[in-house]
Order: sequence, then C-alpha cells, then structure tokens
Amino acid sequence: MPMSPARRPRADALRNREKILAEADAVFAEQGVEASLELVARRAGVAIGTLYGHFPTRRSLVGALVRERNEEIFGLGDELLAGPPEEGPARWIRAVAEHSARYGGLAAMLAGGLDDEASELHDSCVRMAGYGDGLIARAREAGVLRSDVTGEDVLALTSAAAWTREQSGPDRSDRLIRFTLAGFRPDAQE
Amino acid sequence: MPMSPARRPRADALRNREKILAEADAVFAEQGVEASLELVARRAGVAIGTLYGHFPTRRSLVGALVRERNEEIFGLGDELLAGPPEEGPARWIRAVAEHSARYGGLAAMLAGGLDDEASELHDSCVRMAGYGDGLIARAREAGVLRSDVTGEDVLALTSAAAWTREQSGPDRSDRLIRFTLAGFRPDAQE
DNA sequence: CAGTAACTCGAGGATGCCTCGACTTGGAAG
DNA sequence: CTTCCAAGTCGAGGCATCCTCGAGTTACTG
Repeated sequence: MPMSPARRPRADALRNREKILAEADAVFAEQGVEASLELVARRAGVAIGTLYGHFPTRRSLVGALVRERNEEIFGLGDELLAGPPEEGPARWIRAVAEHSARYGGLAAMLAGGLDDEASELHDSCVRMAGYGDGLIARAREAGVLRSDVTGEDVLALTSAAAWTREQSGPDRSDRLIRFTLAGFRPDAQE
Repeated sequence: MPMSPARRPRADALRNREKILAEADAVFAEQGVEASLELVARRAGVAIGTLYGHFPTRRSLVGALVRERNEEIFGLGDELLAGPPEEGPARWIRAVAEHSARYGGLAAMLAGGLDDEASELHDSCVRMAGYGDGLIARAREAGVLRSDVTGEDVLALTSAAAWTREQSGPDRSDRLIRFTLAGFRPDAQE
C-alpha cells in the first residue's frame, strides 16, 4: 500500500471535465441551476454517466462553477477591506448579489448551502460570510453602522437582493439594497 | 345556441375538487409548491387525470388555494387602511410575508405571477399590490415615509421578506423588514 | 327510468434522475 | 514498441414525474 501519491488525472478526463463545466455554465445561465443535466451532457458531447462520474451531484457541479468565479469576488473583498469603511458593505452586497444572480435559483442553493456542512458550496458560503462580517465590523468601528446590525443581517440582505435581482431585475434589487442600507445607518429610526 | 346558463357542477365533482384542494394544501405545506401532483392525487384518492380535469396547471391549483386564504388577508388590509397610517405598511408587509411563506416556493411563484397576465395568480397579485399602494400613500401623506419610496419597493420588500422567511425562518425575515422600513423613513440618510 | 353531458379513470409517451456493469483507452513500466 | 490495467467512458434501464386522451362510468334531467 504505497499511499498513492494522487496521480494526476488522464488527459481525456480533464478535457471532458472542462467541456462539461463550460456547457453547464451556458445552460445554467440560460435556464437556471435546475436545468436538465442530460442536456448539459448532450451539449458537452459526453454520456450522462461521464457527467455523473465527474460531478456526483448537481450541487457539486454548481459548486465547481461557483468556485471558479469566486477568486474574482474575493479579490474585491480584499480591496474593500483596505478601502474606506463606509463604502465597503454597500459595494460588497451589490457585487455578491450580481454574482449570485448569474444562474436562476442560485441564490436559493447558496442560502441552503450555508447550513449544510457536507455541501460542496459550504466553503464558498462561509468565506463569503466572512468578508461580510469583516466589512461590517470595520463600518461599525467607523461609526457608520447601527450597533445592532449583525453579519447575519448582511447575509440575509445579500441573499434577498440576489433573489430579487433574479426575479425582478437589477433596478429593484438595487433599490432594496439602497433602502435597507439606509436603515442600517446609526441615525435610522425604528 | 342557448347560451348555456352554467349548470352547477355535479356533486361528486365538487367533492373531488374539495378533497384535492385539502390534500394539495397539506402536501404543499409539507413539501413546497413543486411537490408531486401525482402524490396529491393519490392522497386525495383520485386519479391523476381527475386532478388535471379540475386544475389544468400547477399554477391554477396553487391559485385556487391562495384565493381561498386571501379573504382573510384582504380583511386585514381594509382594517389597516382604516387604522393609524404609520403602522399600516409594517403590519401589512409582515402579514403578507407570513402568508406567502406557507408553502415553500410560493414567493417565487407569486413574484412571477404578477407579470404574467394570463396566470391564475395575477388577480390576487394585483389586488395585493393595490393594498400596498394604498397603505404607503397614506403613510406618505402622514409624513412617515420618504417621498421616493414606491409601491414597487414595498412589493419587492414583501416578496424578499417572504422568501427570506422560507429560507431562514421568521426571525431573520422580521429583522430584514425592520431595517428596511427604517430605511423607508423620511429622515433616513443615503 | 332512459339518455346524455359531465365526470373519472389510468395506460402510455415523453422527459429527467441516477446507477451500474460492460467496454475502451491513456499512459506507465518493461 | 508492446503489454496491461486502472482510470475513464458509455448508455441501457429502473424509477419518478409530467401531462394527454380515449374509453368507460355516473349523477342529474326530463
């Protein structure tokens, strides 16, 4: 038992994996995360069993796609953490909402993924939540945030805004964000 | 062509209709509006074709259920329109969110139904939106609402709150409502 | 009680999910 | 260059669900 040194995957397997990811991105963007996986396989020119070989569940496929795009948004998170504290939360929430509305139904899947430890989405969700926490902590210290606003509140707003964007478009989503952020300010009345 | 005087339906048909509605309510409450219609039919002791005879689409079935419960909430709407203007919007939004979270996925279906003229849900949605409009108009006159808050904003908040309630429970939904309403106040800062 | 419109039934075609055993092949070792 | 086998691919098939439609049944009318 030579403690297998994790041989790298075969070239054709890698090719198929990439093709599946590319087609899944296109199909999910068109039809939402509940689109037919058989269609994805067909478009990728691969048998359905091959798709399941690479991605045993729908979540794992979505998870792989999301992880790919996450670097970008985590980059923004770092930037905002270094910038002016009063701008951070707003820009972060808008960016995440836009990102999460790329596929219909993604907001719901992500919201579910935060609770589910075993999910392929869990890590991404936790890291996402971490940035939100960091940004509001800074904003609070700078005195531009009510003291009773929690990370969970920011997360709830983010998901809700993403969902609203899916349902009714960016304009209404942005207005919801704007008003709610106004309600987050320290001078806001009940 | 005697312009048929709309004979009243057969007794067994009426019985079946009621049984289907009752079981659909139970099943949707347990599993959400995307639950299997064959299960509903099975539980109602009726063949699948009979269910489709009464309700040609899922929307029409959900629409019938929603309409049944709407009288209640429209009653509240009338009450709030007669009460103090500053309380109306908050209580209305909370009530509608609670109502819409009865079945998982209902918020999304209702949000979609507002745009779709032909939908069985359209009337209910429009009437619902009407109450929202009336309540915010009164609140604005009473000077407890920013002048740039529209009926669409209230509707967006209502749907978002209903969805948040489905996803994360009543507490987080209520907090979202509370903060956003604070942002709706005339003294709220950008 | 006969006639018929209204209703009910459920088989069946279409699609999607996911599994599994048989087959094929990339690439390491000789 | 061959051999070999783990890694990868394939797709039929079992199961669930959707929805339709033609044949059969039944509640009501006169």
